[in-house]
Amino acid sequence: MKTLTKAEEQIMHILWKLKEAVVKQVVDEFEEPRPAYTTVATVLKVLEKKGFVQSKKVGNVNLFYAEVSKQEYTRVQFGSLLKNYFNGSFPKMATFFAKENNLSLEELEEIMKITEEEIKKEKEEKPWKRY
Amino acid sequence: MKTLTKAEEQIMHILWKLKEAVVKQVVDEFEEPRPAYTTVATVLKVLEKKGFVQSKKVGNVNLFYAEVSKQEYTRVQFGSLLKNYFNGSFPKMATFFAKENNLSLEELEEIMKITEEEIKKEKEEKPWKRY
DNA sequence: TATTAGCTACTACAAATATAGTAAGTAAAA
DNA sequence: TTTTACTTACTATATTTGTAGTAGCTAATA
Repeated sequence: MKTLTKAEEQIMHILWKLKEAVVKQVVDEFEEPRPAYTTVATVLKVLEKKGFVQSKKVGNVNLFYAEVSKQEYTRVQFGSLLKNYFNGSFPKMATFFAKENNLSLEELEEIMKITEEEIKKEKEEKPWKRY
Repeated sequence: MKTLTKAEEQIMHILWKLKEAVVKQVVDEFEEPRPAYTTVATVLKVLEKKGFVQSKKVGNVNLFYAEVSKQEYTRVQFGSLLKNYFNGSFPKMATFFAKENNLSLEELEEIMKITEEEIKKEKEEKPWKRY
């Protein structure tokens, strides 16, 4: 999968959030100063060519929606960060996080408890899946 | 801090690994097909202008070394991934990792034990620091 | 010492990215 | 029904990125 440029990524985040949107809606999600309508339209076109979004004509407008899910793209990003900066080791990443935030072992365990909760929660929602 | 482009990042990884290097050494770290010597030299110049590397003249050659540490840059990258893809929540990230790798809770705990080991190891090396 | 190998500085240029304008169509509002 | 508001398709342009050539210097070597 190709990777997103800055401008493209911003727009993908908006699309992921809105699920589907016409150009104007995307523009409106930007903070001032907003990019020009046509700028957004152009980037969406590019994203479509790259296969990151799809569009369908609804009346006379194009409705855009993400073709590559946030999940999928997260996987790529996460994977390359893990590989390039932590030797592919999650423990190294967790350690880094702990150091960054100046966490004690106890605090880290606390964080892990929260993680377990998250997983259990997911489990209740999708009990068929193995986490 | 500005962010690195692909080509720049590759070279930074090499510099971080070598600690310091002349252009040729950097070129030699590449797999075939290697980029041209001058390509690497140019990118190093750009990196210098951007403040990511420094160089000192040794004899008639320029010796380059990273000005921004891998640590520092990792912080930026990690931070933005966490923020943009996991709502700034490390537990969410850990959960994602667990799901990605189809880990059970027990396996995740195993990972966390390894993490604790990592931290203890660091602690022995730098006992004055609080993790 | 004439040649060769390696280095730096400077320049060049194609491709990708970021940004937006214009023309022309549709549809709603005044 | 004229005007206004949107929309799309196409085109344009500045900037950044990726890649490398050339000229000229220095040092090793034949």
